[in-house]
Amino acid sequence: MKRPTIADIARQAGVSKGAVSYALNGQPGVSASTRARILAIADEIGWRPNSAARALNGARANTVGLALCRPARFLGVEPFFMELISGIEGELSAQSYALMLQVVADHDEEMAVYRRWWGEGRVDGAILVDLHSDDSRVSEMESMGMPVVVFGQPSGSGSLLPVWSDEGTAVRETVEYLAALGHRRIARVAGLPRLLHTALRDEAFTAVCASLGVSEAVTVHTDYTGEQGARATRRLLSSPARPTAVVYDNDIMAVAGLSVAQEMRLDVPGDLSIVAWDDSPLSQVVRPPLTALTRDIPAYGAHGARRLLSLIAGDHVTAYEDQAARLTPRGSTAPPPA
Amino acid sequence: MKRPTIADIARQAGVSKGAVSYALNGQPGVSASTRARILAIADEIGWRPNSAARALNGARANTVGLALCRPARFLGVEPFFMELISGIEGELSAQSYALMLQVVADHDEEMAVYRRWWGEGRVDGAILVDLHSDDSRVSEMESMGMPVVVFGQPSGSGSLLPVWSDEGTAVRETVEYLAALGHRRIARVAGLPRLLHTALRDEAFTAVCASLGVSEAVTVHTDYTGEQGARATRRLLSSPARPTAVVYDNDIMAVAGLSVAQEMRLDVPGDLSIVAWDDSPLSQVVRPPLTALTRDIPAYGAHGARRLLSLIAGDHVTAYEDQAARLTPRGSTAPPPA
DNA sequence: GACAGATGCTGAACCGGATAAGCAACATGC
DNA sequence: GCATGTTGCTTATCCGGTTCAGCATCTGTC
Repeated sequence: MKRPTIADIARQAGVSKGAVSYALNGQPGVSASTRARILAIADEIGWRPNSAARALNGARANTVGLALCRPARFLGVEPFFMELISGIEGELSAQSYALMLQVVADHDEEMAVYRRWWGEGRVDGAILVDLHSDDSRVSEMESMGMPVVVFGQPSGSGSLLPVWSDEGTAVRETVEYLAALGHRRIARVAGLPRLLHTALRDEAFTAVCASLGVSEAVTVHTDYTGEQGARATRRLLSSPARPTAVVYDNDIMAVAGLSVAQEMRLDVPGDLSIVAWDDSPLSQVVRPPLTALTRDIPAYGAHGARRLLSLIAGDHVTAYEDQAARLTPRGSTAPPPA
Repeated sequence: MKRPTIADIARQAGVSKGAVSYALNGQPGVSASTRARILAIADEIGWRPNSAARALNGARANTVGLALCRPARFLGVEPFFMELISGIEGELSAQSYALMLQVVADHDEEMAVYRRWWGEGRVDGAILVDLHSDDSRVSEMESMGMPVVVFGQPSGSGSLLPVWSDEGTAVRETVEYLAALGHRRIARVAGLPRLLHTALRDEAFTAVCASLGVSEAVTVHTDYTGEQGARATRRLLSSPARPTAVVYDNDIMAVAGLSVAQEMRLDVPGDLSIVAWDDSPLSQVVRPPLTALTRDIPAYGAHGARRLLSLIAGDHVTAYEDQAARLTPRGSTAPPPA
């Protein structure tokens, strides 16, 4: 009851293992009739190539690795990651690549996992996400010599291949829209400050607000949870000159902020405008539906995966800049109260 | 610049490949001093076992497979899956197992993926989720002879190892609570009717309502999206004898339902009580916070993973029934209007 | 001092494929 | 008719580990 091997096929077909190998791989060296006979036998006995034996001959592992450094409780909350993974996956499986996934606790563990996978020949490449400012992982990955695609800004990705979208453009579009509505006191409930994209958004936000005459532009940092989003909102709305618009770095915080506003008897959008960053279905099921920064995350993931596969194939690959997030106005934004 | 192999270590240590293998695997057959010398050299040159070479000798692949049959847009919405995967992952990586993930379009593709993984020796076992009533995958998996854990009711898992929790208990606790509050018209906005656990909940709901004198117990089926949850709620609340309480099969629909109620100027919980099934952070950030059926999903996943690893190890493994979901009352439930 | 048994190592086979080299049988060119 | 090339196959080796049989060498026993 063992798995059939090419030796079994060879015996049945009355030829050598070598001939079987040629036949099964579409290589020249066997006649058409022999090839057909071998293929028929292989099909009949349900032969599959043993991936370990293939890999031993220097072939690819046909697998890419993704070590996610996120605690379980944050993972489930953010649709972003599932959408990204699902996009990556779609592209990978189209090219018969599998995804090896591991959830890790910190960057050290993440690097240990990649080092092991690469050292053991389990993966042909890897995907890096959530770049920090001054991220030590980049140089470590560079020294490993493994093909890597980074979902993050080129400024932080060193010699690794970046796949990113421009945060500045999205920030600008949002602030310009709010300023045009008349808002002059805008707050931002941002994510973790050590994340590179947070820093970039922070910077862009401050700059754009200054250039547009938005007199008060506050940024509050959180850990992306609804809880901290609610607390930040409560504090912002309790200040003497409270903001008339708040931009949130993800949608769960935006929903939490919306609830806080309602709890404080503020009308959204009459008294307060709200913008959510990632546009998941969540933004659309609350009342009012949230104005959000929309992106095609699965497509973003697919682009990154395609780049990685080219990199693994040894092609010359260029960095990829995805479309910036675009503002989708819904019911949560309006001119500020008179 | 090749990877170091045990042959390299053997050469440097002046011993044979066999001795090196014994030393590195903690097997008897080498002296303590030789073992130490070999380990030191291995460490120094950064040797890692080539997983393909190991696998070729009949060793395990140290990987389990999970093919998820869900469209991308549903995947991101439900925190359930990310939490489950994260729990599975935690247990797997604790035992140095990796998770091979693939998102597929339908059951046929799912089976093809498992067949390939198993045939190629890439995985040692698999995880089946989202059982349908009369699910053809079960018998297919049985015939493959691969170790499989099913997250789903024993009634549907055939000879595969089930890991499940009792839906009936959770339904009963919920309905009893609502009935005790005085509700006599209760609706359920359920998930896909072809899913086994939906059918079980449906059945339990009808039975419990009948036994408790809940005169009107309606069940509406949806596809789990907020959109359909909202539509179902709108229809329910527009009926002449509208329900005074609605139980939703997931939290995104519950949030959508809450918004619809507010949109229709109904007070929650004054006019309408709402219960959400899966308790993600989302339930707690909306106003009022949602009464929800709470479970430790990551722990559930971890239990399943542990069972699968035992199964792979050839141990005698018994089915596992997890704790039923427990009702966590919050602000969205109250007695019905007088 | 002869023999049994444990210890520590070597050499070789093996896992399941890929692949280079070798070799008949036959076709082609001049 | 002989060199030359092509086709279709076999044989042997390799990948990087594991594992088993074999063989000195040392230790202990009576």
